[in-house]
Amino acid sequence: MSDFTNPRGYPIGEMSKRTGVNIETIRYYERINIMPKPDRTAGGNRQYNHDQLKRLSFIKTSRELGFSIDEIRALLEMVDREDFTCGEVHGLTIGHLASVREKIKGLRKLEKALVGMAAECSQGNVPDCPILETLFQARTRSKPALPT
Amino acid sequence: MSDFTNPRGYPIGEMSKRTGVNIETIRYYERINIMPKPDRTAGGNRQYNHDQLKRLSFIKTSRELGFSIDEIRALLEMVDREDFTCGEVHGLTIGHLASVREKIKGLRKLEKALVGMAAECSQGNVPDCPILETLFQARTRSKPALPT
DNA sequence: GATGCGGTCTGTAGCCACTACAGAAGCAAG
DNA sequence: CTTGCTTCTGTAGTGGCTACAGACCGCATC
Repeated sequence: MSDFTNPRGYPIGEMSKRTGVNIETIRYYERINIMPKPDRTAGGNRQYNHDQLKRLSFIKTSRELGFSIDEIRALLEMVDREDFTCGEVHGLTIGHLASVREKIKGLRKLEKALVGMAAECSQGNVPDCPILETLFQARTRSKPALPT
Repeated sequence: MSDFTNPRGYPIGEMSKRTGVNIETIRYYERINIMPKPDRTAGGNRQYNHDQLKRLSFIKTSRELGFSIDEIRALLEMVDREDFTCGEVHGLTIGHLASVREKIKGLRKLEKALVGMAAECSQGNVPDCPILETLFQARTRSKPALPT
């Protein structure tokens, strides 16, 4: 196992190990054009350089932060054209933050509803369950049974 | 527009209006066997009965509570076989609650990270952005840049 | 009974962001 | 030269829908 601290190029597996991005996913990123087509060895295997490693890290970190591929594409385009401003990037981040907060809010409501349902349940072994009764509540005339 | 309070059967559009489930989705539920094949009119249009309306409401409510189709299938199978116990249902609910709480936890971490990044950003119009710097942080030797 | 119009039909393909193969070929060590 | 791991391309599948196309149904009106 060689060292790769100062390599001419990284094979795809090394990229995967270093970034934690699945090999198939790296190729997928190339297909959808957020990773560039790398050099190839004589035999046709991909060889990445350090910039590409950094780019992949960027994508991975952004994905972990929940940015969509399209948001990442937008960020990368700004970077690539070198004509972004910090304000633009901030805006994209704040927008994403808002959507994360929305998701949290929604999940909290779910949590509450589930807790409420579970609390009413005796957990007994009789086939008579308030949870199912709640779920079966007819939502006639399009009144939602749950707060949305 | 007729009343449908006491109908022989509901056409699919009426089911959709009453439950808030998209028509295409209702047909999809039939295809994946969580809704039964309903009666048909002479001409071949679907006609649902009241039980089926209740079942669809059940599915809709459960989906809104974040249950996966497979979890719903499990619930419905218990109901259909009439051999469930309240304890089983409770267990399924608690399991789902745990996964909702996991998701909330994860999103909170994201939220914090995003807030931290955004706070360091001057929002200026210079192309020199601490957010991008954070995202570009190389994650060499598979140390994750973010807590997982 | 013809017409019109909205509802419904089937079947297929697309969405997101991957993931999972199959079957062939590259590459490095011994 | 062989062995055994890595990588290659291409295609199909995942979940949970959604979006068509192009045809047919059903009901009201004239």
